[in-house]
Amino acid sequence: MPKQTFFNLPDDKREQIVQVAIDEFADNDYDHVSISRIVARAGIAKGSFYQYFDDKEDLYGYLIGLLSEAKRRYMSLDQPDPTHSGIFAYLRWTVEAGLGFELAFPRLTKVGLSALSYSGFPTSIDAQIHAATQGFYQQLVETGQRQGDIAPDLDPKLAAVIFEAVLTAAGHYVMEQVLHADAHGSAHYEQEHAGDRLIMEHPAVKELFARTMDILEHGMGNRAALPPPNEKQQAELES
Amino acid sequence: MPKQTFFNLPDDKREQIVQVAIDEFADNDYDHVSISRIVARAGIAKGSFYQYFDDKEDLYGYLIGLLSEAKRRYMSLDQPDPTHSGIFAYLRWTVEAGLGFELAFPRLTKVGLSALSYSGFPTSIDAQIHAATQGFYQQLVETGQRQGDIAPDLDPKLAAVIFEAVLTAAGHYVMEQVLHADAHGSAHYEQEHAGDRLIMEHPAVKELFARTMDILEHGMGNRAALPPPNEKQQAELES
DNA sequence: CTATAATGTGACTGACCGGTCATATGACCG
DNA sequence: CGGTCATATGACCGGTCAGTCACATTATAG
Repeated sequence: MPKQTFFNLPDDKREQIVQVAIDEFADNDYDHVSISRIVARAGIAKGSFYQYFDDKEDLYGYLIGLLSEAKRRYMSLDQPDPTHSGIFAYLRWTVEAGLGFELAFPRLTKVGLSALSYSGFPTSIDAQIHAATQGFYQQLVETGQRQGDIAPDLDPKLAAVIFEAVLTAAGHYVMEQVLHADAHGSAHYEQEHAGDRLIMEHPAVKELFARTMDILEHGMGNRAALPPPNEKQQAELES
Repeated sequence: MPKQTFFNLPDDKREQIVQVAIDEFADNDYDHVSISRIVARAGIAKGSFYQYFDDKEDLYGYLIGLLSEAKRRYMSLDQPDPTHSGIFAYLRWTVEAGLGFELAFPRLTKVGLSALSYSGFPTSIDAQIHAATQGFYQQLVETGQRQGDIAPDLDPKLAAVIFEAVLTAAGHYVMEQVLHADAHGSAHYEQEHAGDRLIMEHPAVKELFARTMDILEHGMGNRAALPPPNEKQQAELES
């Protein structure tokens, strides 16, 4: 936790420091983040930094806290019920919301990503996050199996791995496409991007996601509950 | 390229240096690889290192060369023809061979992986490898579409992204499982692991891969060429 | 105005880094 | 023996880093 001194700072100075720190952590992995650079860019003395934070890890933890709180708030809007709308619709919403957050807070998101890349940490924040994500998907798969959305004989762990891989990859793919048509402006901390979920309405993006969900649904879906090929056709094909 | 001096070294000393370097690059990303540590662990003087190599990048390039040559040789064995055996069988072979290599040379493989994680390089080796991998999968998808193995209306780029994501993730998943039942011994450079493709014969691994390929095949396969639900059933379902 | 507490400051410490260089060693040759 | 040449060595250089500390400045209170 930052020291009280930090929170006593005038708002603009405090926010300036946070913004500079976010930029630094977004552009460098943990070990390459330089406190010297941060204080230089923020226009404060090195000693002042250590009046505000215990050390580098303290600052980092604070930023991660900002990130997770912002994401928690963002993701809790309009959250649908997976048992009502079906597992794949819920999944689509989750990915869309995650992408929306990334578009609204790209720098803050990158702070979290560069955290994942390297970790000289207690029991590795990386592993914790990964385990949590896996748990989330696995639970989703099990729910889907109970509801008959997903093939019941599918190993939930494998399914979770595949879900995470595909959705993450598709998300990155979309972000890449979107960012190439972007002005590259450095986003401002806590700036409001209320309308940013709109890119999801772009036809190409919709199509892309629809196709991805389609692949997952046909690949993992409960074929017993879907129209099966009847015996006559099967016989014809085998002849 | 290492200097001639390096190749004039007695074999055991040279191999000792290579082994230490592989371990160092396997355990740290490029910027955290310490020449000081390498020379200490290899029992040579700092100055001697610079008699053998121009600089850190020279050593790294040499290791990458060893890796790619070893992998090229390993992957060129028993390579099946994608046009004969069908795209998905070919894909299964590719993943199996890649996994076999990783099991035979785990430390060397990690050298390549930590290369991917960070790169302060010319035009980023990372990006080059990624582009090459994507190209490989994309070409495979296009071939599959021409052969009727893959749905013709599927965007090959998206399909390539998904292939890479799923197969990489499934590979890591298997490696994780396998390594947990392993003695953790540090492998010796260029040691022969001729029988290592055998783990692919383990029933659980076979099942896992079969299921993964099944998901991809059903998700991306050419449904027009597969037994489609007939109109009667379709109508029944819609009622 | 003075006493006290809070905050700001940047030179400094000690550690590690990649890379250099003057010097030492030892093998081979005449 | 002397001369030459490849190789070995580790102290050293300039740099960056996280973190400290003695001191300066400012705010607050009596």
